Amino acid sequence: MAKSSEKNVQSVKGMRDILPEEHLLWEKFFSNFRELCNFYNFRLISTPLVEDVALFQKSSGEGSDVVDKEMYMVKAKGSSKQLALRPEGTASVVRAYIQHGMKQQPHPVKLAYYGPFFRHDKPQFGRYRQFYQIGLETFSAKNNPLYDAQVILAAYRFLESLKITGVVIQINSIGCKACRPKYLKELVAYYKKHKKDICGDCKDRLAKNPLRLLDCKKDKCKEIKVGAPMTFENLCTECKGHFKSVLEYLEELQLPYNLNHTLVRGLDYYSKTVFEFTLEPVEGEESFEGLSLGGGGRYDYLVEMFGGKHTPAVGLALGIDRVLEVIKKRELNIPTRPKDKVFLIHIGELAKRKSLVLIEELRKAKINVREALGKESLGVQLKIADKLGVKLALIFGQKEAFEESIIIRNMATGAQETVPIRSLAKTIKKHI
RNA sequence: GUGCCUGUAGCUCAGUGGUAGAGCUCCGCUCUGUGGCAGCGGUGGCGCGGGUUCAAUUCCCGUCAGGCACCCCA
Repeated sequence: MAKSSEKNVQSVKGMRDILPEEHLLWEKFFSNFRELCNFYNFRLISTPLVEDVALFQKSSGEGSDVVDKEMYMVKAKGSSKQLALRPEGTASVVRAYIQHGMKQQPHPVKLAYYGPFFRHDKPQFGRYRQFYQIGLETFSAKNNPLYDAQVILAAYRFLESLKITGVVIQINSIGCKACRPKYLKELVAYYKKHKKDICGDCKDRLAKNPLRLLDCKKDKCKEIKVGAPMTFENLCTECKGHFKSVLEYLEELQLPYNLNHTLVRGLDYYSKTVFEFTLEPVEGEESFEGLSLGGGGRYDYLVEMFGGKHTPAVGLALGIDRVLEVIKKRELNIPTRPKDKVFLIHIGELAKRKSLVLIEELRKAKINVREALGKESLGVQLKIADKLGVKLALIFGQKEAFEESIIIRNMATGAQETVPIRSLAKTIKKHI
């Protein structure tokens, strides 16, 4: 379609079309995901794209950009309720867990989801305003570190199934209700001493979200960071034990992790374990540095925050768009449309009229037939058949239509045989 | 949200202050019952809006979209 003849005929910023060729890759992605869910016993759940805005404000917390600045708001007709396009999945899954009384189900309750999410961010590589995630969540009676390891394992295996190599699990613990406030106090106190030396952004972070201070990439802030109190040293005994145990599981599973003391997460509801999936730089490859394929962590307080019974949980999300970008850039076994094997060529009105019925007959025999019924010339149709790379061309002309026969042509050798239409399906199957 | 760069055909890209071309693709013909090759022809475009100018695709401004960095995150 011409771009200029009409105004505004384009997708809006940060949102794109997924074209047929790319859909093959998405299909593969989803089939691997379903297989994974099946194997690790995560059951699929779908929640609405639109939720009460309070859901996200409460869970993700004020001070997070995702909720404060990037949420798409939706006007609800005839109601004062503020709605939002979901910016992430965990809050909705927790809401559904409570709403449908899943606490009555045998635990752990393991749920999986996929679908689009919305954040009004500035688009960049692997960053869209409508983006797609898959997610895994595990609700359990106790905050067993085994489940932390298991969601990480599942996600890692999933990336492995897509042939993505060099995945490293960045992992940290940010403590619990008991130890985090104390740690934050120390952190803030430390940074206050250096306030005049840190960047403007960090001054903001100091007030709003001190954990993120550890994330700053500015050189002068990095220097200061070296002396900052680290999360790990300030964990309470329980958190320390939990974290140690998670790491032991990862080692047992031989998963490559990197103890990253500065890893913190953008959403407020996390406690204890937090992690992200990143890629090791590869020689000769455009770096995916800083690109997180996914992340997650433990959120032991979220269920009770929404009025449910205290239920520890751990979960993660992977960015589908990002994973697929990596696959495309690395040119990893990108699926192509399976080659069609049979092409029907018609000549003349009678044959054309009978063609649709003939194709239906073959469909019943599970034979996929392609055609170009809009064309008339035999030569052109053969050319198309050739371009499609089919194995057999069926030539159906005036004479054949009248005699209820058809010519089967082997496209590679040019050998032809005439068979009665009655036995066509059988003969085709012999050839392919 | 901030800064820098980019925008010519479906795709990859030339080019110019006097309204544009190539390769590939697509469609047709040579070839109306036999494809791969080749030849010929055709469709189709200066992102949008405004300004400067006799004249703007070209210069300027705005806008939209894309890319990169920051920010943030998946």
